[in-house]
Amino acid sequence: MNYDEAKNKFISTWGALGTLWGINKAMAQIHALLIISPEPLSMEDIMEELQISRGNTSMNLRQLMDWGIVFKENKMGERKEYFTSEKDVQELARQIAKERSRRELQPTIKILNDVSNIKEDGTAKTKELIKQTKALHEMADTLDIMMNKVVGQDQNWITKALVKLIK
Amino acid sequence: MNYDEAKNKFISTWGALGTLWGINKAMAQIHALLIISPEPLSMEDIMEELQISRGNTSMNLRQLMDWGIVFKENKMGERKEYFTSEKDVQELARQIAKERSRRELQPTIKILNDVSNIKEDGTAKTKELIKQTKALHEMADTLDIMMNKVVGQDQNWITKALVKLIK
DNA sequence: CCGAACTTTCAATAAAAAATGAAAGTTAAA
DNA sequence: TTTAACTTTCATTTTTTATTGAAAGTTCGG
Repeated sequence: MNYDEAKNKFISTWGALGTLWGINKAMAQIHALLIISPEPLSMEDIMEELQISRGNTSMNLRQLMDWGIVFKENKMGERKEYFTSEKDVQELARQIAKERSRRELQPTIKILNDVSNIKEDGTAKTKELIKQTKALHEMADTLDIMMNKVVGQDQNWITKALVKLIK
Repeated sequence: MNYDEAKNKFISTWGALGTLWGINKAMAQIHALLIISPEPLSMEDIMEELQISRGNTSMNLRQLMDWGIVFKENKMGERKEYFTSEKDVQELARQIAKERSRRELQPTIKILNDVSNIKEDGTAKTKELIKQTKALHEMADTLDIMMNKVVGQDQNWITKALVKLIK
């Protein structure tokens, strides 16, 4: 496998994985491209490399910036904007975990809490609803803590220690 | 909030969350319905409750069974099939983690490994590709181990201890 | 076997999501 | 200012994904 084959394989794999996890392909591929690019890339560069339109590129770059994993850069004397990815994989994971927690997990936890606090009326179905939403609430809480605290702890020593321990 | 409101809120929240994580809405909602149902439900029950077609119900039930989190049950003397969800939330998490690892993470790890082993040719772009895919490989490995071993360890004592430790 | 009760499949359709590209918007140098 | 270089927006189109429902398949009691 030569460089170009490897690059394309990486980009398309990343795109496919993203899709499975609810991230659109273009967004995942732009990110893949930036993370392996030693130099910041312009919008033109990205459009050409991935064969996608200007609008698509612009919107997905914005989303990646909203996620806090891609940044604008300016080259001196140039009007054009350039983009880079967060290059530290630990930090990348930390940021993604943080955002998914904030956007998805925390709102869900709130609702699970509301639902699990309805008035017990003695029926089996109400009992089951309360019991299961309580259990899910607890699980989501644990997950939330792990995502926010464990991933990307400084140098990620906890994870490393843990993995060693249980491997 | 009364029982029906709470139930509907739970089901629609679960469906929406599923969608964000690449799971189709019907599948997530069927699962939500089953996990709070004290009794096994028939296909008719599910179709009616969620207002979805027979085919849709059938296909998504199959997928849930493939994931190992929904089971067929027979009531004695009845021809019809009934369905239940895994009710233990720990076990549910364990099973989902195991499947996502098997289906998505492990294939990705393999590809990251292939890509990161291309021949170093001294160029900056090749260096960066190798460096970053190696880092992602390592991260994915860690994640894979955590998903397979930590989540759902018996009684999940490691998670509990860990959460206590870092909370 | 037969037929009724039930489930699965799959071509067709509908719905949702992503992508396009041209017009509108922005910015900064002259 | 003006204008050229560049970016963003968004109505429209395309693509992808999910859903339907009827026909085909299966299973079991008699």
